[in-house]
Amino acid sequence: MTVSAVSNDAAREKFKTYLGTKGLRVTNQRLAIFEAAFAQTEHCTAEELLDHARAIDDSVSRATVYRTLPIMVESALLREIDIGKNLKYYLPNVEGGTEVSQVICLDCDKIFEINAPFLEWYGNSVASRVGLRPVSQRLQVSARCNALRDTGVCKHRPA
Amino acid sequence: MTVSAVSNDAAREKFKTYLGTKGLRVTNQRLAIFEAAFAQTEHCTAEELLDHARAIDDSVSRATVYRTLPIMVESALLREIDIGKNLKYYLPNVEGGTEVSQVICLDCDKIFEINAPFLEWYGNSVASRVGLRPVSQRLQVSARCNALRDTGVCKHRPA
DNA sequence: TTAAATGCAAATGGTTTGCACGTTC
DNA sequence: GAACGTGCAAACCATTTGCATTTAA
Repeated sequence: MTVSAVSNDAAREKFKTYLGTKGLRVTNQRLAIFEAAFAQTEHCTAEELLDHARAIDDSVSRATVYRTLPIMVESALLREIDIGKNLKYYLPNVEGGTEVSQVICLDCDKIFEINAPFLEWYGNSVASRVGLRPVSQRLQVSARCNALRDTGVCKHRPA
Repeated sequence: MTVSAVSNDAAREKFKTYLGTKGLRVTNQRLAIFEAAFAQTEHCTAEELLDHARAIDDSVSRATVYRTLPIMVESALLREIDIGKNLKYYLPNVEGGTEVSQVICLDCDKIFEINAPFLEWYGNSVASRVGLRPVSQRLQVSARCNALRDTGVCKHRPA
């Protein structure tokens, strides 16, 4: 608890600094969205962040969420994850965000983050072969739950 | 030319057989969509396939394209590629479709297909660690064009 | 014959945008 | 008080769907 609070403080300062640097303003709405995002432990959607941000400051609108999330992604505070559904997921970007892969459970929609330190190397190696320089890479495995198949129950799936 | 014609013939038979197996009908529209898809050399969208299919049979509708593409994907005739834009790309599935990665040029939107034989192994290794069994995997590198940066021109990008 | 397929147009749903009003420096 | 930010509602846009009609088997 204390640790994450400290870490959030640092991130909040980073956010404010980033806004200042870009000539953007520190508003209550942006701070509420920040708090909502950094209170999450799971990947969450813009809509979920809207709900949580409104619990903090009920003046936050959907539009402002959608306008603020890209800023937080650009500042490397959040990572944006697209798993090929018609929506995007967000999560606090703790470290080495480009060297992570996702395992996506098709049964319960849970997203597991997995270290994949070779990703950066792979991107460089493969992009240079076609005359490009890598900007980002993603590695995602879609999978099904063994427990659900065998026992009919998955601890990640709501009953 | 002859080779690809032969190969398309085989694919077309496979398509018809698949339809028959599933109790689905072989219609002119579905065949036109098949021809359109297998005439492509690049990744293309549903809308582009609609245009090309209409050039073959002008009775093909958008709805039928969107209904037919999933069938062709399920029958492993086409691969569906989602690069995190709000649309999907399709291309004929020649072989080993699950062991391929994409390098996506952010400057010209060209998609390069790259062999990545370790992908299947990686999926198994990582999914089993969280109690899942892999269904599919994707590895994508987004990159920028060196030629465009250095010379202002990219052979893939229309002038 | 009859279940399946089609075209059309309307609906969907996450995201974006135009605009008038607020807020900030 | 000029510029930036905001909420609202409408717009967007790839895709999906309901329904009346057509068609393959």
